[in-house]
Amino acid sequence: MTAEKAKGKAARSNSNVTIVDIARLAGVNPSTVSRALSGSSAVTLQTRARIAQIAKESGYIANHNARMLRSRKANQILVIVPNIAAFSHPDVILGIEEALEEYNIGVIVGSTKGSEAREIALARQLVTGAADGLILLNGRLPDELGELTHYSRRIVAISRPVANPGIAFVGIDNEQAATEATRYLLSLGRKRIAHIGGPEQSPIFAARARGYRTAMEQAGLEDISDVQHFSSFDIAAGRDAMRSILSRKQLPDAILCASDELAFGAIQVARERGIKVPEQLAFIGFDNHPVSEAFSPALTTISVPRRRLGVLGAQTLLRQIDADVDVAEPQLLPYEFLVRASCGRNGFAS
Amino acid sequence: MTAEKAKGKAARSNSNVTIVDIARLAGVNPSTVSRALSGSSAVTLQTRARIAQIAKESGYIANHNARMLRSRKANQILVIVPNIAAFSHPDVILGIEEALEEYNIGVIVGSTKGSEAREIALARQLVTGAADGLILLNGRLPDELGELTHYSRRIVAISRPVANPGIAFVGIDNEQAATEATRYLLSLGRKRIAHIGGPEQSPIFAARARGYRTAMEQAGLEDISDVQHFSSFDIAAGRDAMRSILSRKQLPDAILCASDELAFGAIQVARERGIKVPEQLAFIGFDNHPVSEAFSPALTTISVPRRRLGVLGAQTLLRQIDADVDVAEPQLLPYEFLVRASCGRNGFAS
DNA sequence: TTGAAAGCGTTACCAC
DNA sequence: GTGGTAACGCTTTCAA
Repeated sequence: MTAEKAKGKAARSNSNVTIVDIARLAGVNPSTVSRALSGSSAVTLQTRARIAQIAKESGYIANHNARMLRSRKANQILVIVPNIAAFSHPDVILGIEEALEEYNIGVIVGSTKGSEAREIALARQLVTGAADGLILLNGRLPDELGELTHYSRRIVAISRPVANPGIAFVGIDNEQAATEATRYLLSLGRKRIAHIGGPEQSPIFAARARGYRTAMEQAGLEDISDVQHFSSFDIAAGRDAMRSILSRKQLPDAILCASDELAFGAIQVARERGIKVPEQLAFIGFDNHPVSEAFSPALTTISVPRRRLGVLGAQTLLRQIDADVDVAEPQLLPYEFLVRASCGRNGFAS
Repeated sequence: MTAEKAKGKAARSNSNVTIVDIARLAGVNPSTVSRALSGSSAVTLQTRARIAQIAKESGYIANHNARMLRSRKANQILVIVPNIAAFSHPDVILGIEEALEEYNIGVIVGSTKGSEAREIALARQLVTGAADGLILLNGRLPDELGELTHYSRRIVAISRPVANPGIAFVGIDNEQAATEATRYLLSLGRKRIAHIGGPEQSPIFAARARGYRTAMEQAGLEDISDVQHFSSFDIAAGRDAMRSILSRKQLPDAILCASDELAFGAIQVARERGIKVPEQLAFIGFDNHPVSEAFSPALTTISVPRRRLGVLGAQTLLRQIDADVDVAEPQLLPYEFLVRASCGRNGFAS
């Protein structure tokens, strides 16, 4: 009987020594062990030390699942990204991890890859209690959660806002940034400025396009402007966009790209066709891709404080959960405009 | 009393409707509901349908934690990456997710960022039962797990092997790839070939350096070869390496870089100094970075089947867990050598 | 085919 | 301060 039980115990997969074992070893009640291990001041310092000692020696590791079940919190938050392979998200995630580390809250990452099924599966993690909160980098609240309004405080959107009201948001002012970049091109004397945009359903790319248009209109140049929207914003889309632009009668003398990757692809094609960058055609990108400085020509771009967005987003989430309040106002962090070689020098037009 | 209880229930955070509620609604026992929901054929098709219906209507969602606690499996595997911001890991993760999706196994990702504490915290997820298995992309078995040999079947290393014996491995033959790349440069008539290596403690970079040396020695060119090892393998390290190379009396006529990023940095500096790439100096990178094709000049490189590595790694892990066997032999997938402009054309020396 | 009951390992509540 | 006990929501025997 005893042998069988021992065998059964050994055969079980995970951490074998439980709080009950510790209790037996220490000659106290399991609840005391629980309290001691969680550092409750209701337990003598002495007993606490003794129990900690025993726990350590016996290699005790708390069972996450049991703890989660009983205490109704997972100590984990879930980050939903559209595509983990996009270079920009990992930096944000790093920031999130950084902010949550000190609270001993783990971060789990799930990418939707555009699949709605996957989105729902991930969203359930919040509902089932596998995660205490949700950080959305995909600009979309999973339908599953749209109705469960009492979850709104457990959700924060970073970079891309979601349409639903009441969801906290942390990002940058994309419209303003695009306006500033366009104005910079204008200040260099460029007049025929095109815009290669990203997917226009995306609020982020819509804002960048808006910013561009604003600057052009204010300069009285709305006629020459040219906005393109692609279903993607990667290098291949940049190549396509450039080919399309090159097929027209009159070329632009500058292009504001909605992402650095779009710019990479566009510049590649332009150079292949013998166009001099930046002399004939200036470029500005968006996002400060790691390669943008090493690229030839080094790419002028807007640097988004991704890491800091992650930190602030995580902090906002914690604040909402702990204090059970809404952070209604969108929080916008400053971006940085990085001037590099791809725009040429001042005085182009003179 | 009843009111208080109801209030308590409402106040509880997560999914409110439980298996017991469904049971009550359906007029059956909770165990029947459990069986029905898991599709057990021991339940009448009729009852099963009815229960499914009720569950759906009431918005029932199974509590992950309770299920995990009882059934002793998490239906989740953990992927440990050194740095989620490195471009290469996400592709592998995508492959892993892809392979596990059909089994309804979730993927959680944790990055160690070189911190041992973080590594241990992540490793515990396996021990506490929060994860059923571990996929290591960091080339290192957390110390925590080194002694727990009975966990070895729940661990698979991808890309970078771990030193510990008995851990399954999936990767490519880096040594062979480096040899092939070097031979290609030799075939173009290049003779003074340098190597910019990554951190030499890393088996992956050590293998690439070895492959380079082998090719050089076999060509009788060991004297002119030049291996450098940096603590990193990013763009900044590439710049540093190139500056160091440029400070010497005699320049190489080709450089094999241990990563595309190293190549990006090195090429940038070389071009800034007026060196013609590839005419004077040819380059080969490693990993087929997304930007490598758009880079100027387009970078010759070795393409690693990252996604497929992820798929195979995940499948291997499942096989080990389900069949409880070891997959002892390292599994090597074929890489692809992509010739682009950065090496120039055949006949350089003639 | 279904019901009853016993746990999984932990924490929370109520006594003492 | 500590012990006892119930409960978290589910799965899984064992009976019926």
